[in-house]
Amino acid sequence: MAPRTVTKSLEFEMTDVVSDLETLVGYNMKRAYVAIQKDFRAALGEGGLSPRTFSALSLVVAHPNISQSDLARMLGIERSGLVAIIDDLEARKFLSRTLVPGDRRVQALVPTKAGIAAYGATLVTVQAHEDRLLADLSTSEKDTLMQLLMKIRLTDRES
Amino acid sequence: MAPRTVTKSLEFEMTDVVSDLETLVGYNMKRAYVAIQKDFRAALGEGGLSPRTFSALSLVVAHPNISQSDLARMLGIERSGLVAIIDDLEARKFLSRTLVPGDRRVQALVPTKAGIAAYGATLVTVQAHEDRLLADLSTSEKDTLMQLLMKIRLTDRES
DNA sequence: TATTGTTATACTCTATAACTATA
DNA sequence: TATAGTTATAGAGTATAACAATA
Repeated sequence: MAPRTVTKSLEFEMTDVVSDLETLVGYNMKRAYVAIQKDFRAALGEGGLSPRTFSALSLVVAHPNISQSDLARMLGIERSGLVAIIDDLEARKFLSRTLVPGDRRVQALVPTKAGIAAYGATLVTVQAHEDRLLADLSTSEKDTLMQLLMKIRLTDRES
Repeated sequence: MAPRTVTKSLEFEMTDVVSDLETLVGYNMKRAYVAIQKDFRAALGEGGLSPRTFSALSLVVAHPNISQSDLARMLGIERSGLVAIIDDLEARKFLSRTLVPGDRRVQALVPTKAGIAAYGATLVTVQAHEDRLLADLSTSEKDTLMQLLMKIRLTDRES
């Protein structure tokens, strides 16, 4: 058995540079994703919006009257999975399901004033969380990261 | 309601540049992570190792005789969550739980010859999947991405 | 026939708490 | 008291399949 170190920083060195995993984008992406997600939840606190619920609210505010089917497509999830998210936002009175004249299958998602206000405030909190978490990255590093993540994300379309 | 486009590429433009979400690292990280994970599973196929099982095997091969507690620490998950992963790898005969003389609480994880061979072959497949998925990124872009992901990942330590 | 929203259901990943056997 | 491995359990997040209402 390898001896375990005592201090945080030494333990860090021991447990981190450790195998081929370190050279794989997927593994590092997962660890970084988990770190951001965890910090997001901590920043928004108990009772705050989850990342996916925040994302849905963002799109409803940007696209009032969007349908659930279109929203699910934008988020890259199934229609069925969106129901609980919209239930949550409706329970918070951040949006309402509204009947659309002309097609009675659709229920347009309309953000409330409270929803728009809550979204604005939450966005500020989220941006602060990202600024804090990414403080070690320069502005140009952040730009590069975004650009590369988008490039990878787009490959998912070609399936 | 916004009119829906017909072709894939037009739909793409419509559903993608859409809100503040595009400016958030967390959202883009999630989408990129999902894309990589999906491609990883497709590359390894039905019955192939899952990303987390592959990660565990990688560390066991790199650190023969590691304990489950130390492995869980390295992977950033709980001991209890590792049990099913090790059960899976043991069922595949890729490793064995071995009693350690001197401390009968510990069961050292020892990779089998088959496990080492399977790991080597799988690593090649995984690297091919990443090369394919990241073909649009230059070598220096890939290096930058890895470096930035590691920087973000490290912030998770300070909790 | 196709689409929208919905429900039922299941699977993966993860965490917390409690247990046992050791130390 | 503390640690290693384990079990039970629950909670996210996601997907598939089927359904009713509507087009």
